[in-house]
Amino acid sequence: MQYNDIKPDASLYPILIKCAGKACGMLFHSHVLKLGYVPDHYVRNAIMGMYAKYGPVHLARKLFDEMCDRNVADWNVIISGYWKWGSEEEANKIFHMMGKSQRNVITWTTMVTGYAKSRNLKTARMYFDNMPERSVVSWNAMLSGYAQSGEPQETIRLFNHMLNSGNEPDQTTWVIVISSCSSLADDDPSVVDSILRELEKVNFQSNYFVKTALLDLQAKCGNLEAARKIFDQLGVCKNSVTWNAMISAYARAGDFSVARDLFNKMPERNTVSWNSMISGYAQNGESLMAIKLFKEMISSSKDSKPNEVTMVSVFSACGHLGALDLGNWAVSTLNENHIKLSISGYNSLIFMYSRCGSIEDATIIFQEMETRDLVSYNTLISGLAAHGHGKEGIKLMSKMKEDGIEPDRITYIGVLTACSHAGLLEEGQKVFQSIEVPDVDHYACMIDMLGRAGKLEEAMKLIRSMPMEPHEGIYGSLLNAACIHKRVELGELAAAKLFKVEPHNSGNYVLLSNIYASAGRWKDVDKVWDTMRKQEVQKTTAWSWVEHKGEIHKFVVGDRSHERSDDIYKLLANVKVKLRREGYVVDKSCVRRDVEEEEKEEMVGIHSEKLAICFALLVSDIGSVIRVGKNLRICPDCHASIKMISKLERRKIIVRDNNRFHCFSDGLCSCKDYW
DNA sequence: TTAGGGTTAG
Repeated sequence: MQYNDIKPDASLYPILIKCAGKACGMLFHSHVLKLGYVPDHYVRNAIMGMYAKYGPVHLARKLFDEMCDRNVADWNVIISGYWKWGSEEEANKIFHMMGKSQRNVITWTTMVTGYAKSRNLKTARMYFDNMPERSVVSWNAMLSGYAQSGEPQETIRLFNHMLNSGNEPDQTTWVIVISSCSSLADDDPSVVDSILRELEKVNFQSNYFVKTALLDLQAKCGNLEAARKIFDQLGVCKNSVTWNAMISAYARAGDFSVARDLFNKMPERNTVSWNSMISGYAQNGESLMAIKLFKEMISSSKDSKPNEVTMVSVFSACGHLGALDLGNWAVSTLNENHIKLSISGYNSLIFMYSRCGSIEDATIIFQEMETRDLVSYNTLISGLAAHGHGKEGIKLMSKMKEDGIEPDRITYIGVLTACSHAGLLEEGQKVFQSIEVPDVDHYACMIDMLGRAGKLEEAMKLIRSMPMEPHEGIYGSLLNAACIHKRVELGELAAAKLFKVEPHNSGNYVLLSNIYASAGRWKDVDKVWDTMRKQEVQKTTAWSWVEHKGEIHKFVVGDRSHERSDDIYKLLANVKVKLRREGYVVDKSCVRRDVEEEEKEEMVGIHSEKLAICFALLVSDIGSVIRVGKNLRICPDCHASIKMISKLERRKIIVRDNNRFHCFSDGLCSCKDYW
């Protein structure tokens, strides 16, 4: 017998077509046409399924239209095909062409899945509720719809309904439910407990999907050990998702040595692995490490391309550093990699630009966005606040209301801060009165605002009228105000409260000591420093930095490790001579009152920010803008703002450090007594 | 024969 004489049985083709890809599927189609197998129900359905899955869907429809004896599977395949190729209208038409009695549970589930995947949850739920009968797949389709649309509460509610109506969840159900619980772990730990109890009740064989979801849930509830136990028990049955879940758990918790170890060991890293590490660094204040790893990712990893999630972490890190050159470089990397941004991506850009001192660029990004959310408004309002643009902050809040977005507590904190920094007391008070239920942070903003304006009695009155217990933010603002306005008794009151709640915060001791120093009460200054020593309060080792040509140069107090250290110290000496000649009074340091400035610096070392500024002066060209420091605030003493910088025509440097923001031109700060 | 499936990064 010749090979050509063998005629495969028609029943083979549905299996062959199902297993084949598109190209082979089309070849089998031509076979069955030649062999005359098309009238066979199963063969026909398989070919239709192939075109519905791989396209073009109109060929599936052609076969469908040519049928004169369609069964329910044929209808279901064509509906599913239309959903797959995004034709909701056609899917809907076919569904309604079917007779009511023709539809089965699969037909209904296909409609539920289609609507759920296109995020039309209302319609999905309508179909789900109208189903004559439901299978576990129908429940999963609806549950997954809620979960994927970020509605974990609704997912859990439906899941409880599922259990109460006597339906048995399968492994898929558990994966959906457990992962929804993970996103509720912070807000509602009781839900997590009840779901875990429910899972224990059923004698259930979990597969590795369920186990990975459980691992993630335990990690997000803060049970790293429990998560690690699941990870270890999975042995070789781990995939990259399991590894990533474990790495991100350690990275989120700031345990970088273990996270990095797993990251290095994992068999195959992907974009999520890199993102887990980078976002872990970025969220735990390790901005430089985040950027370093990002550079490694783009230079070494061919398979793991950065995506929007990567960029959100990188922009955030650049923002926290205030490193505009790095930020601009990150934006160019974004463009080179053709990464499209969603609203949250744009929001992170607004954050980055405003934290890097460029509120203009932040505003441009905001204006260019097609759609904005609450976070977009809040980020720009906070940026405007930090830059002292009070009126613009208030205006933007009005605009968001016009756009149908209601302000939340963060919006009000932003606007109140904006008013406070811009000295808009009256406007700020109006905003405060408009808040329905102000919380303790809103009160803190008001205390700050009144305090800066010198209305300390009013501030005290407001504290006494508060419906809740004042927290450290309230007394911190009061202490700050007492320091600005040299009010010893109020400073003592605020400091006493703060020493109780945060006895190891060195900043409070320093402020109180400064208040005493400004009143010439040197004995009290010494007392404060004694208390600090007795309480073993460590002054936080601050470091300052300068971003120059994409490199970060770090300095700590008395630093002599920098390669240009000699030049820096020489320049510092020259600046001081220059300042003295111009009659500036130097340093208000309270270390000791009976020694000269040079001696004090000998004792404690030159402040890190002075070293950073001198380095910036050394390397900057005329007209360049160099950014130094870590916190973007308006200098409380000189109220320097970005606007002043644009007025300076010669060498311009913006300096941010120790919560201050100073403008320098040829070595002179607009805040006279800085040096 | 036809439906889903699903875990990790912001």
